[in-house]
This record gives sequence, structure tokens and C-alpha cells, in this order.
Amino acid sequence: MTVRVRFSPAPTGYLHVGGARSALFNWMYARHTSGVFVLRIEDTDAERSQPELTEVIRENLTWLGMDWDEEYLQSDRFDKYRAAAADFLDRGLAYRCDCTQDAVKERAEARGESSGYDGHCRDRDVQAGDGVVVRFRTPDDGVTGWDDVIRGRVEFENALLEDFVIVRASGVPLFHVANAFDDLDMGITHVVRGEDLVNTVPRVLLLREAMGGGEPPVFAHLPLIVNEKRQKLSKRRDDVSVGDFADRGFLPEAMRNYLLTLGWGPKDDIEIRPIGEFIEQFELSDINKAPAFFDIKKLEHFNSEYIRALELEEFKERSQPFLAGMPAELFELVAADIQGRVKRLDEVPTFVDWIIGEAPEPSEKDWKKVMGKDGVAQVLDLVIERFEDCDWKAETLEEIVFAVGTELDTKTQLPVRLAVTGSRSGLPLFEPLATLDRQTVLERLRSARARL
RNA sequence: GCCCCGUUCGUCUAGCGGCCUAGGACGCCGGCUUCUCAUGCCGGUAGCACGGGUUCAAAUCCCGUACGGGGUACCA
Repeated sequence: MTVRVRFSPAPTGYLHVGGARSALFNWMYARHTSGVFVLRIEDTDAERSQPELTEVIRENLTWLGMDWDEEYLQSDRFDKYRAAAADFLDRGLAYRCDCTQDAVKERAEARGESSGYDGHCRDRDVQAGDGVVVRFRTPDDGVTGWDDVIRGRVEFENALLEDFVIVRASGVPLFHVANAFDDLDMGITHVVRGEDLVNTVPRVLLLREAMGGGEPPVFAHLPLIVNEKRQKLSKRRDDVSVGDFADRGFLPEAMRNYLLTLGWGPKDDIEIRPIGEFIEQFELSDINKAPAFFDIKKLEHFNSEYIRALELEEFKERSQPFLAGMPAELFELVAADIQGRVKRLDEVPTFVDWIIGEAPEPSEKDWKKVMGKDGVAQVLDLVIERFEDCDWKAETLEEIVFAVGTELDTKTQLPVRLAVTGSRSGLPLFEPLATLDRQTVLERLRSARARL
């Protein structure tokens, strides 16, 4: 039987790393099994859904290198869900209810509970009309459970399930029916999604059964990705939108590779490698149960590895959006040296800001450490003197600075570097230095000398 | 409150009863290479939440406790 999996985001917010990871595991499994990966937009909530966000989701998935074989929009299929609900009504599996949400809540509180519907309208034979919803009649006893590939056996007592709403007063069906119907209708064989959805499984299972669905799909509930406070990632408080990672200079391959190591790991401990090798050994049953912290430091490490592995031309091309006005000739000159040093593409221009703008002020600490040494004054004096009248070429500048070092028996690069670039670290100095004009360099050297 | 779930170095993981004196990766700390930084190489740091069982043998199985999380909508 062909494996059919789906990623079913609600277009109520940007795609964030949690969603991306769910999509990724589905995609991986589909590709591992030569199955079908379905993208299904679950936009049954008209209030919250924003159509333009589905385009963003598509873009983000594509950016991450995931492709899908089929795509559906639930809002195109409301009639099907409504028909299913109508059928339930006919067969007595569902009933209409005209209780207001306030009334439901009031009665719950009177019972000493904070929420929960009491079955008030079960046998009231409420007719269609304003403010009337359709509720599914849940069993009063027995248990509903399943064998989760990741978590093992999970069971819920039916008595604890309230008669939940399947069609809103507006006539628009809710998530559970749409979800159950589509999984059945689309022949979904494996449901792989976040652990935050576990408790919806019994409802979906019950609905599916009522729809005459045979074997339920295999469920695999992924551990959540959490923030530093170990809470489920939230679009509002955590900075985790996939689009933002693109803007911050993360490579999609690195991002996808890193996401893969959250909740799952290759058997042979090789964490960074071509996606095909991961797909080959990917199994749902190997996924962890425990939540994983999204560690930006480790992501950056992955990213720098991927950046350094790029062909130089490719690196230049991918850096284009981040150049921030850096002249093309300059970038051409320093690209290779920058490539070996950045963790993120958005850091690229920072390596030449001392060429493009003013020299940044050195930190007090750096200044003391470098300029506090004996002999620095003589070094600067000699370098200034010889820079005043020499060939303005990288090789010459390098020769001069090192010759001064030999003559004075000291290291000379650091003071010059700090004086001119404002930093102790950075690109190999002389090539980029030669692109600055003589006057600017001399000014910076003299001003540093004066400050000693 | 009720329901469900989780717990191996700071972090991500390997481990599915003996190979564990618990392995790898990130981070961090040292060292070597280097007249900057980065890379590379070498080394170090640090963990089975706790308590009971079961067993000749438990990080691995069972029970409990603690802590953490998810859910509890006419959201998904």
C-alpha cells in the first residue's frame, strides 16, 4: 500500500519552525517510502484564516526544499463536510443544539467544572435556525485509543469526551469533521504531527468510525519544539518564523538539516550530510518522545558548515541579498575570505564596514590590550612614515608592516589593524586595506598614534 | 481542577537487560598551527530526576514520587 501523508497547516500565522519540522518529517517519510506528500490547508476558521498566508506557507516549504504531490484547500470542500454532518443527523449520531456558549459555561461552573458541554440538547429535538450548532454524540462508556508509533498505546475514556460541535451556527464545519473526513477521503495512511494534537485523536477516530472509515491511519505524534522556558514555541512570544530565518542569512539546507536533528538522530552519529542519506534511514519509530529545545547556537554551527561547503560562486550568489550596498569589486576581492568566517549570510557586510564607512571605535578592552604594549608608538610611527610614500599595493603594505616588525623585533599587524579597522579580528588585512585610499589610512593611523 | 504526555552532559542526541568506566554533536575551557580573526587538529568540562521493586545483571522492564509540558473553544 502506498504511504500517503499530509502536512495540514492552518493559515492563521506564518510558518514557524515547529510547523516546518512537522512538514519535514512528513515529507521525509513520504520520500523514504516513495509515498505521496499532501499539502492540505485547513482554513475552516474563517475568522482567523488569512488566505495570503497560505502563499507564504508554500514559499517557506519550497524554500526549505520540500515539494508536495497534491494540494487541497478545505474551504473548497465545506459541502462534503456538511454532507457528512447531515448524514450523522439523519442517523442520530449527531444532534442540533441551541445552547449559547455562555449557557454551556454557566452550567459547567454550576457543576463545579471550568468547561464542558453537558449534553443538554441531546434529546430536545432542536430544529435548524439561528444560533444552532450541530454536535456529535459521543459514547458514554468505553475507551478510544490507538497505538502511536512514537508514544505507544494512548487511551482516553469516552465518558470524558463531551459532545463536541462539528458545525458552527454559521454553517461552517469545524476542524474535527473536516480533518476526519479528509484523512479518510484522501486515503491518508499516516498522520504525523505535533504532540499538541494528541487529545483530538479520539474525536477524530470516533468521527471516522461514524463515517464508516475502515482501518484508522497510523498516528505519530512528534515531541514539541520548545523555547528556553521549555514551553511550546509560540509565534507571538518566540522569534521563530521560517521567513525570518531566511532574512537572517540562514541557508535552507542548514535549517532543514538542523530541524531534522530535533527529535530524531541518524544512527551513525553523522549529523551533517546530504538530505538523501537522511531520507534513506529515516523511520518514524526512531523519533524521540521528549520535547526538544531549539538551539540557535547549534543551528548557526550547521549554517557555517553549510556556508563553507558552498562553491565560491554559489556563495557569492547567495550573498547578494545581504550585501547592503557593498561595491561589487570589493565583494569580489574579499568574498572567499568572508566565506570562511561567517556563520550567517547577513554577517557578510560587517566584515567590510571599516572600508565602506567610518572605522568603528575599538572597544576599551581591545585598545588596552593592543595599544597598551611597549613599542606600539614606534611601530605606528614607522608604518606611518613608510605608508606616506610607497606603492599603494597590498603586497607593498604587507611588506612594510612586517619589515617594521622584523626591525623592531615585535608583532606589528595588530596595532595597525586596530587603528584602521577598529577591531582585533577580521579579514586578512592587506588586500582590503589597499582598497582604502592612502589619506584615510594615514589619518586613522595618526589618530591612533595621537591617542596613545 | 480534570485528561494526556514527557524526564540520559547547559543544549540536541546514541543507548531498546550484559558490549556503559554511558558514545557523538553544539556550547564552554585549555593547547597546537597562525604576526589578526576564522578554519583545522589535540585535549578537557559535564549527564542516566528521585525512591522502591523485577533480575545473576537495569540508563534500559514495572510501580510510585517529584518536576516539566500539552490539552481542556462555535481555534487548529
